[in-house]
Amino acid sequence: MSSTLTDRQQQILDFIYATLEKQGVAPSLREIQAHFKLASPFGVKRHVDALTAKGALRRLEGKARALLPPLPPARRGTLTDVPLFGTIPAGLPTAKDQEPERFVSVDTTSLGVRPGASLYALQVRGDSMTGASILDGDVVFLTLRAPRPRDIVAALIDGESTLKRFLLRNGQPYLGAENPRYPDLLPAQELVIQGVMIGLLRRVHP
Amino acid sequence: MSSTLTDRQQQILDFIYATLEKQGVAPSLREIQAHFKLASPFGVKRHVDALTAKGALRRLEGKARALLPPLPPARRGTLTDVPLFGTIPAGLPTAKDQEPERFVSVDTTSLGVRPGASLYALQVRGDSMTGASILDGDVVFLTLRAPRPRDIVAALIDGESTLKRFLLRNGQPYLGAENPRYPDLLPAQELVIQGVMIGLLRRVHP
DNA sequence: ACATGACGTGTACAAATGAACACTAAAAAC
DNA sequence: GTTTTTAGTGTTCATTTGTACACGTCATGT
Repeated sequence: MSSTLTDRQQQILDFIYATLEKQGVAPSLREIQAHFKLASPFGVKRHVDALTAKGALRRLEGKARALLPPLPPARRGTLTDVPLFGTIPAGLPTAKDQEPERFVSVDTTSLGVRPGASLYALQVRGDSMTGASILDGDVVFLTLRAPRPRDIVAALIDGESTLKRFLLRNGQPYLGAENPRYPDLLPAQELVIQGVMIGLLRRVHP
Repeated sequence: MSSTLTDRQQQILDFIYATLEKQGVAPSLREIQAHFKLASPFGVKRHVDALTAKGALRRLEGKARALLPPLPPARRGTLTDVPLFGTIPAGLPTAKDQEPERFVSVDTTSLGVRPGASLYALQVRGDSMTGASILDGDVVFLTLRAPRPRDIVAALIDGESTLKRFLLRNGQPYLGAENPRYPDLLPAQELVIQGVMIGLLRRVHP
């Protein structure tokens, strides 16, 4: 099945992936031909045929630029660019006047959310949630839905969004920190819940 | 710039993304035409033109199937499928699998590694690393390189891989747990370091 | 020497695909 | 009511793109 690729086949495979990466679309056979300064498209076709025969490439026959990685795309996730906000001064984070610092790309299925879900990310500052194993510098993913008890939520407090745990006591919702050095028991009715945490991404020192 | 899309334009945009998702290649104008049971490809072209004019779609003109999301691909990351090997006992050793259970898709740039790096993932079981804010159920990403002091590493102990912190004392490497209830001070020379932790992905209850 | 396979050339053809024009119809905006 | 926008039809043309065949070169192994 997947025998070894020849040098030329590897070069062509690399070029296909490089083009896919760079411009988002696979190259046509003639574009490959031009890149390798060949005089005929037929040689390219034979290489591409060899690559598909060896399982190094997948192809939708007859269709233009239909060169794909051999993994069926159903197994891959959906890469979405999640806007990362440092702090959210006011309003809902989806408002257009908020400029995200940058974007974090994550796979939605790995996070367990459907691709269409409204997602955003916050970078954690401080140590108020170390009790929940959320460290300074971690990136937390949040979505907009109603909080359930014991959810970790981002709430707007004094113009800054802070991570708290959403709790119920005698039917009254309140927010609690996960660090004993921080005050507890904030009445949740007066606060704007900006999102519910659904995931976390930590990047250890590179 | 990005004015509102009409219903029809939204339908066509959805179909383009659905096709991209499903078969990995964008549809041709005539495939869109066939899906919406139109009689002419020209109507489709005008919709696509409108979408690009409104910034909802990007296009490489003249090229076949060159419909892309409006974000330039340079800003997007590289989605790689990281093999997830069963569970890693962070604490008491349990059973270990050879075959990867499944794959986790992550963006390598978000993790701060180059796309070619050899990556694998393990799911944490147990609570021996709660001191490092690594919880039961977390997915840790590891790469193959020499460990530096204070790196968190996966080590092979009694045929099981376990998460420990790599430390130096008097020039002697040893491994320590991050939970006082677990034993410390394992001589690292006799152990095989299987990988160095470079990231963590946590998925909170959906 | 001979066969075999990887690699390339030149030309030709056909299918896939994008682009264009003139015209019509319905809904929305004015 | 009139104009504008949106949506669609039928047809035609040019370009892009995939596929095919016949032939040549070179290295490699038997």
